[in-house]
Amino acid sequence: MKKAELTRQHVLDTALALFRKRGFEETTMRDIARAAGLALGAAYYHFPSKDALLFAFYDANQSATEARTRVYPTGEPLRARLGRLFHDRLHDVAPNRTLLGAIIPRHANPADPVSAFSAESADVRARAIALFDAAIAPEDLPPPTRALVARALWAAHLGILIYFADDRSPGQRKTHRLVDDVLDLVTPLVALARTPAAAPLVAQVVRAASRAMQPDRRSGPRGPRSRSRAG
Amino acid sequence: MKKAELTRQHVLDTALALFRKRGFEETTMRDIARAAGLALGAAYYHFPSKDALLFAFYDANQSATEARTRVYPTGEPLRARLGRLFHDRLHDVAPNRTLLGAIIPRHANPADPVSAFSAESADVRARAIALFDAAIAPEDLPPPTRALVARALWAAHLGILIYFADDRSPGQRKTHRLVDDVLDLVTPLVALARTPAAAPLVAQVVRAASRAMQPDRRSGPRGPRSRSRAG
DNA sequence: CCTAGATTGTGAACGTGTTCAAAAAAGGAG
DNA sequence: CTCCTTTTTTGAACACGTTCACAATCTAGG
Repeated sequence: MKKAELTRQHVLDTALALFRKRGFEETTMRDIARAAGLALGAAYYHFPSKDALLFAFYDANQSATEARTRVYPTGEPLRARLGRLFHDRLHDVAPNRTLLGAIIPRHANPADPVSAFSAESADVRARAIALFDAAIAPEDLPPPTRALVARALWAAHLGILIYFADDRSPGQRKTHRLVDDVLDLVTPLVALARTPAAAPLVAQVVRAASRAMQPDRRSGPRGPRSRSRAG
Repeated sequence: MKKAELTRQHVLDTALALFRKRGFEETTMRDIARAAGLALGAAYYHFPSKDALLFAFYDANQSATEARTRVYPTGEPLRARLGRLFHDRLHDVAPNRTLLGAIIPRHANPADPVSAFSAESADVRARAIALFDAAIAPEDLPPPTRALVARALWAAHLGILIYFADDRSPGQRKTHRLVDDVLDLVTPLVALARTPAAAPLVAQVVRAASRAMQPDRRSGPRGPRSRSRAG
């Protein structure tokens, strides 16, 4: 089992290097195998598909962002916490920014295994959401609201990444600016949302959102539960 | 020139029928050619790529939505106008809902010719935005705000379509419910945004948005303008 | 009708991601 | 070491989207 692990890592490193240099679509599985000093089939022995290489990168990159210790100093304001999180995330992604063009589009297709909404990426997604959840934890929101806000932040972060992928301004400063603009706009709303006057509106939002995120209802809710395949 | 037009339409019809029945990825260009009674190369004579077939559909579908007369009765409230527009759009798309899974993901990649952000689809996009612009026209917003709101609605509509594509609830009622929920939440904000108290906030939003949508600034803004390729 | 030129159609061939039967290498038990 | 099993590697082969040199068909002009 030692040999495989080593080769696997070597293939992945080779692939990512080529992806970064030439782009995802432009890099051939045959290129990767050749560059790694292997036959085509060997590459497929370690990675079931070209997408799997992309997914492995996605996963590793997520781990990198997680590696930053996400312990927020007590008293650090929400705006600062979110700012740090978003900007750091951009910096982590930056070296592989061109790869985003290959990954992002697939996020929109729930049937795609690479998608941000697919079952296959459920754990990576959960970990990503957890990062945002940690950032808002000190706010002590009621659990449903908190879960909702964390998801919303994660979704916003996906949008930011789409923008980032195509941002050709030097240093992608436009994206960083956008992050600051959005946070400056949204963060004050959190304080506002906690006033009693806003309570009904907040409730309305939470209700609508949880409705939308609920899985499809079965036609017959009564009767004994039977495990059936979700075709 | 008559023959070609006829064959072209025949190929397109055949292709769309197959796409609807079997899905986009699952349908082969060879399938299409065979079903249309042509050789493979002939299909490529009329459509430069498989994507071109998708794009032709995209365009035709947009025209279908436009065909509904978008003359809003005077006095019809904003909420009703938008509701009609969104729900009607969903109904127009519904017969080809499965095709969305093929189109939507590519919308996120600006480098993709099919993308909603690409130069190639600029006119279709402009026409789509115009639909939303017409719906908010009676509100008499200041032009920059109006343009922004129209674009925002269009973007929201893209998001709704993503949700729609994966909505397996009967009749996709979940998506229709989501549309209503979102409109119920957002429409009142428009009225709110027009109060003098909200003016600074609105200005802030408009400023941030136009910054984000501005094309990349050249490094040297001075000196004579020279047309240079945007590599 | 004929024929030159344009238009439209043909199908083999290319490069791609992926699969697979079989070969090679590695391990373990005797 | 030898034999057997498991792991790893190989490269030919498949179906796909796409290209292209060529063939068939159509259209004018004589």
